[in-house]
Amino acid sequence: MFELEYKIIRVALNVPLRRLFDYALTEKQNGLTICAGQRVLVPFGNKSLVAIVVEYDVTTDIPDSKLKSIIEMIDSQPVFNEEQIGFLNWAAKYYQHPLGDVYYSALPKLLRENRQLEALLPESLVATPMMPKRSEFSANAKKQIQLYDLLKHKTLSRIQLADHGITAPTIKKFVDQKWAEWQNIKPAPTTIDKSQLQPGLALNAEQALAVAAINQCFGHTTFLLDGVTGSGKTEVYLQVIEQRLLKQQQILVLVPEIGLTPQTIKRFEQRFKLCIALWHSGMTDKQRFDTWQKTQSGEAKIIISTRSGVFLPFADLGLIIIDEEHDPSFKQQDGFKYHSRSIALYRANKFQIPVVLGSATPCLETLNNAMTQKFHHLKLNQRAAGSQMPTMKLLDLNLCPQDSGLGTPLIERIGEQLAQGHQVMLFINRRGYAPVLMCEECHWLTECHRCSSYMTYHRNINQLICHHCGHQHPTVHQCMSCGSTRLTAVGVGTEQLEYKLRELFPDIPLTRLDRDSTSKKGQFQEVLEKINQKGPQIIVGTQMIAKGHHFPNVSLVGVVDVDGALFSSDFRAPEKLVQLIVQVSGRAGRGSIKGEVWLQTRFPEHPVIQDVVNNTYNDFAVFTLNERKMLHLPPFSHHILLKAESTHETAGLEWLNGLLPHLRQFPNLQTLGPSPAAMMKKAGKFRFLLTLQCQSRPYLHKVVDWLIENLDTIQKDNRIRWSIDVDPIDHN
DNA sequence: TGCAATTCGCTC
DNA sequence: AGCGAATTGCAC
Repeated sequence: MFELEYKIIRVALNVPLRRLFDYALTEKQNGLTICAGQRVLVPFGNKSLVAIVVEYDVTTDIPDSKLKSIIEMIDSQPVFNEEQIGFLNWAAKYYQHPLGDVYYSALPKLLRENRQLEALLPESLVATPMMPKRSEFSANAKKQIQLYDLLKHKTLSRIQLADHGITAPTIKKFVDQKWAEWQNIKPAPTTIDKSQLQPGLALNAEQALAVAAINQCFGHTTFLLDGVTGSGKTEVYLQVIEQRLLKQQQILVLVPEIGLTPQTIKRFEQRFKLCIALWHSGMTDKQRFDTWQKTQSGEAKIIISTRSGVFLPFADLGLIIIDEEHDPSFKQQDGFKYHSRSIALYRANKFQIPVVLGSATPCLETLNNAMTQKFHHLKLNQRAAGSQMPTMKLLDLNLCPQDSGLGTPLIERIGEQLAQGHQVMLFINRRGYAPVLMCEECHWLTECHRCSSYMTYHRNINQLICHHCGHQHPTVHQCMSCGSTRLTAVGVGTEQLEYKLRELFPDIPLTRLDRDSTSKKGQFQEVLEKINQKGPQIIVGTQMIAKGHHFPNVSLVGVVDVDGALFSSDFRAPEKLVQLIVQVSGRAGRGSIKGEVWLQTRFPEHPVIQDVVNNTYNDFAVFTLNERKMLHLPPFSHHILLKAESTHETAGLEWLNGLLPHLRQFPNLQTLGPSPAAMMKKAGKFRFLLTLQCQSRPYLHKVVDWLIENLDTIQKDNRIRWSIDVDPIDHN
C-alpha cells in the first residue's frame, strides 16, 4: 500500500459518456466536508469542467497515473437536495441518459458555469460596527446621512436602496470605508393569508365536484381534468391552488411552450396578490437563476413554467398542474428526451401530492390511465353560459375550384362572415409562401442539399429556407437543372394565404401569426391584442393560433389542409390531427356568436375525417384505443427507440441490422424496423431507427440496460452516433 | 509525395 | 461532445 491515502470522489460530468469519473481530493480538501450534489471544478482532458459529486469515499480502479485531483470545490453546499438527487437518478435510469447531462438540465445556466452559488445569491447591505455615529457625518453629506438612517434600522437589498434614491457612489463609500458590507440574506418566510386572495368565481356543479375532489386529496393522486374548451378548467386550477397556498405550500403550473402568455400570467396575478415566478426559455440567465433560487428558498409560491420547470428545487411542493397535458412540447425531442408529465408524476409520488392533468383532448395514454382507474377522471362537459359548440363543415376539394389553396365556397363564406362584422381565422400548418418551387419544364424541385426535404419559399424576405436544418439561400429564378426561368410555387403556406386574402378583401385588416411574424420579443402579445379588437378581421396562422388563446370575436375557422396527416406512417398522426382540429374549433364562437369550422379535404370519406365531423373526441379516443389494443401499440405496449445517425448513407442501417440477432435472445421483445427516420437525411446526417416494443416496461428496460452494457462488444462502428428515446412520441 | 479529409481513441 | 493523433484518399 502507498503511504498516502487521498479520498476519492466520483463525479458526473456534462459529457455524453455513460459513465462517471473518479477524482482525488488534495490534502487540503480532505478536511472539508463533501457531499453528493455538490459542485466541484475538475480537470478533464485539456480543460476544466464543472462536475457534480455523486459519491464520496469510494475505492477506484483507476491507476494513480491517470487519477487526477479536483481543482477546487466551487460551493460549500450542495446544489441539489436529497429529493432532487433521487428523482434525477431515477430519470437518468428511466430515460437511459447519461447522469451528468440529466443533472445539468436541472441547473440554471449560471450554475453550469464555474460561478459560486453564494456570489449569485441576493445580497443586502448591512451596517458594521465600524459605522460612525450620526453626528460624525458632515452636515452636507445628506445622502450619507440618509443611508445611515436606513441602515441603523434594517438591512436593504439593492432594489430597496434604489427605491430610496441611494445611488452607487454613496454605497461604495460605505463599503470602501467598511461602514457597511454586502451579506447574503435568507428571506423572511412569507405567510400567505386570505387577504392576498381574490374571491373565486361561482362554480357550476361539475367544477365544484372537481375542486372538491382535488382539495380533499391527501397524498398522491393523479387527476385528469377532462374539460371541453370553454368549460372553465382555469377556474378549477385557481381554486385548488388557493387551497394549497393557504397550506403555505408551493404550486407548479406547467404549460406548453406557447401557453405562457401575459394573458395567462395576468389571470393568476389578478387572483393572487403575490409574486408569480416564471421559468421559460425566453428569460435571461439571471432571471432564471432568481426563479431557481426563490423556488429553493420557498419564497416563490406559484411557479408557472414550460417543461423544464419540472426540475426546479422545490422547498415544499403541494400541487402540480399540467395544462394542455396532451401537448407534445412537454416531451423534449433531443438530448435528454424526458417527458415532463412522467417526471412530474414521479416527483409528486415522492412528495405525496396531487397532480392535475388538464385538457380538452387528453392524450390517449392519459385517457387509458383514467379509464383503468389509475387516474381519477374528472369531467367538465358544460361550456360557460351563452357559448355553444361550433358546427363542422367538410369542404370536398375534389368538387370545387381553388385559389391559393382556398376552395371557392370557403372564400364566399369568409366574405359573408366579414360582411357581418365577424372575425375569420384560417389555419395552415406551414410557414412561408410555398413549401417548394418547381420548374415547369423539367419538374426540378428546390431540394435541400443537407436534408431529404425541400426548401420553403419565403416571399417577404426573398429567400429559400430549409425548415429542418435552417439552411438559407436567396430565391433562385432559374431552374438549376435545365436553366428554365419558369419556376412556380407549389403548395400553400401562411404567407401565400396572406397575399391572397389581402387581394380578395383589401379593406379588411389581416394578421398573420406564425414563427416568422412573431420572432421578436413581445411581438406575440402585441398581435394578440390586435386580434382582440372588435370589427371584421382575418387571422392567418400556424399551430400557434390553435392553442389556448381566447378570441371571442371569431365566428369562422377554416382548416386549409387536413390531409397531410391522414397517410402518415406515425400511428399517432390521427390522434394529433384530431386534437389539433378540436383545439382549433375551440377558437370559434367562444363569445355570443355561434361558430362554424370548415375543414378542407380531398378525402372526405377518410375514417379520421368522419370521426372529426360526426363523433366526439371521447368516441374517437375509445375507438382508437381499441385499435391500438388490437395492434399491441402504446399504451398497450411500451416503446423504446434506438436511433443511429451517420454521414454514411447506410452505416446506421447496417449497425441496427447487426443488433437484431443479439436481440433475438429476448423472447418477450418485439422489434420493428430498422427503418429510415421520417426524415432520413437531416443536416447532412443519415438517420435510422429501430423500435423496441414490449408489454412489460421493466423487461424492456432490462433489454436496453443489457444492450447499452454490451453495445461496444457486439457492434462497434465509430462512424455512427446512437441515442435512445424512451416513450417516443414521434419517429423522427 | 504532400496535404486535406475522415476516422480513431481518449477523457478519471 | 470535443479534441489531438493517426490514417486514408487522391491529385500531382
